[in-house]
Amino acid sequence: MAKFYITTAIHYVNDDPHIGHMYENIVADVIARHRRRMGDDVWFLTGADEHGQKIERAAAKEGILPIELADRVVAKHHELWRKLDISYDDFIRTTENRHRLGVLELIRRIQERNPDDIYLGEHSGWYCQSEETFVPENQVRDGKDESGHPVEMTTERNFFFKLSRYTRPLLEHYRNNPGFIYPPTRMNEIVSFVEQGLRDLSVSRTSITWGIPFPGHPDHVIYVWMDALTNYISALGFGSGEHGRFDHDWPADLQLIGKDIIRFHAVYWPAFLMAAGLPLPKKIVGHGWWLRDNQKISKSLGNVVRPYNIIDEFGADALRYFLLREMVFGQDQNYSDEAFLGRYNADLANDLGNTLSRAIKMTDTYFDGKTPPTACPSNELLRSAEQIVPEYLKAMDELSFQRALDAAWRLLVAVNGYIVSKEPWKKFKESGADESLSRILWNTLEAQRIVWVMMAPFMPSTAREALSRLGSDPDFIGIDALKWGGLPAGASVRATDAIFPRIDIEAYVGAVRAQGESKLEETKPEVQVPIAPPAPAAAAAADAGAPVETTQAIAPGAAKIGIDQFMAIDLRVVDVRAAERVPKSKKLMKMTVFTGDEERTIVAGIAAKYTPEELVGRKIVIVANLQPAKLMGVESNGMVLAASIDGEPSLLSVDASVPAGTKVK
RNA sequence: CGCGGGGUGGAGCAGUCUGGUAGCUCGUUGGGCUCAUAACCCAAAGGUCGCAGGUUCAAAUCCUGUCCCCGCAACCA
Repeated sequence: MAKFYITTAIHYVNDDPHIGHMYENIVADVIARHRRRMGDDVWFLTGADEHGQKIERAAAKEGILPIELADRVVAKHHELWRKLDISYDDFIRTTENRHRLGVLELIRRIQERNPDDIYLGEHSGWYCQSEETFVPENQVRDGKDESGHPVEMTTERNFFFKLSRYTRPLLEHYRNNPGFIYPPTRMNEIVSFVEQGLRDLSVSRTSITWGIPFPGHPDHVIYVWMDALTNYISALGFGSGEHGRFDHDWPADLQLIGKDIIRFHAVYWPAFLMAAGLPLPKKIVGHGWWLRDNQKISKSLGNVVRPYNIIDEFGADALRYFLLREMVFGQDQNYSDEAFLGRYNADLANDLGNTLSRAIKMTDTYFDGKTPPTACPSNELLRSAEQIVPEYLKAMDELSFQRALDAAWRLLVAVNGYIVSKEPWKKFKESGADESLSRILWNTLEAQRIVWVMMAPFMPSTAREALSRLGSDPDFIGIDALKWGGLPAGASVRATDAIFPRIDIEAYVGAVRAQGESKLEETKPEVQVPIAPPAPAAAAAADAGAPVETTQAIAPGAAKIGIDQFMAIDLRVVDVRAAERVPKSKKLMKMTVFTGDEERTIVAGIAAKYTPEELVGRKIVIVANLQPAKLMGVESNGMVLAASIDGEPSLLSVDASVPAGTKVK
């Protein structure tokens, strides 16, 4: 029995899990379940990343301890994974003692084996706060790193890891192990990144306290990535005394992560392991991101059906199926409720569910609720199955879930075609439940049994239910179960309600939309859903909010302000004297306005709607006493007032006769 | 020259690595069937695979150039 150790990224706990987290754990679960039933000795690890500045801040904002925040979010993770039927064997939290011991042991081994690899140094450089990492000079442009995060020149005295020393060994490893990083495009990315040469990595921080203290230097906290990555071995008991699991399971066979954190897993992590003299994981797999439905689609649906609702209303298996069927593994994919509902009806209700119903109903009627007595050793469905199952298995091995499911569906389509061509209902009328009819029905049941065995990793609980309805043992889902002939004769089938009832999409959407009106706030779409760790910018953006979003009705219970508070806002009519777009920006317009006694510059996010020509000469209303702010390097002194419809601004204006500088109230 | 993804019948996508008469799902139209969840089966219409060059006996696929779209990031003060 081959061991198979699979891990997901540990999810950052500064927010509730989203569809991206769900996808990652579902993929890992499908792989784990598949390997298990193929006979592997699987160990499946997931967990939570609880250290770091972002969590420290998020907790501080709520006025609670970081661990309290983590506890709360981790509880939600557990609940979600249970709901989604994620069959993890262990859940690691970076705040656990076993993890701390693992991290310390990793460092100890590096220090023991390569004493020069960790050294105390002073480092000045461009530090990117959102990535919590220093950025090489050649990647900094206009105060931003390659992915556009702001960087600042920072000097820190801290510990360094001699990553530079591992440039060659890493490149060599990539060369010798072409399957190390998957998919191949990611491998190319990483190779070209490492080929530029690696810089030493700062692995401690003095600016943070929420983390694991550096051994011998309690004023330093271990760098979050060195901390976090170690979870994959600390969870196996590495460093905490019980090495049995570690010796058995390490190196990992598959480490599943989002494409955004490939670098940490394919460069830093192997380098740490090399330095400590530990074996490297066999495969790092980076999956794509789920993106939110674009506005067009979400509007047509009222924008309210959320994955959480989906799970509650249609079950985890439907979502599991959808996520794996819809995404080409490795690529980004757009999530939309419309697509979900469409696929649910077309694939699950019409094909999978309905085919099951018709076959079982006939069996129930013609053969008295028992699987037919006569099996059939040679027929067209058998030939289909024997061709399709190997394709399915190959696709599963290649992580091409879309193709694997497609293969299973081809067998299902063959079953429907077979039923129509054999017309069992006609045969029954003509000659009753004879041997010929027995063979026909047995074939349709047997082919479906195989389909459901193929579905087992994807839809574990529904597959059990379906198999038992078919008269098969629900636990019979291993490699042998994929062979033709496994259906027992004379076993009881269960003709009962639809396994995937068809959704009346229009009615559903209507209902959801009606209900949605009252809780728009809760169902506000996320803009984008990267796998952990989420960019802190998202949180910041949420704070800022959109100040003039007024398309919702004003809440009746909204807090009232006093007249003095209102009067504190200095609203003025101004002339727009000049306007130009801020270069390279999408929405920003830089305007020079005349307030009656001076000209000042105002930057506003209205360039998507207005051209400079339309603006010059207009009279508009501004908040004149707003604190200046810099937007893309341009200082703005004030804010223009505009009504906003779905983010599209419509400027407030006054009659041309009103002189500039007139106060508005 | 910020990073990344993509342009394939009405819609959404696969196929591109490993060139060889263009495929899937949904939708549309016509027919069939009645066991089944208004489902299932068959057939048809519909694409010069963004554009232009090049390589080749042969290009959606390889090479070069070019246009466009989207996501991320920086900007809705």
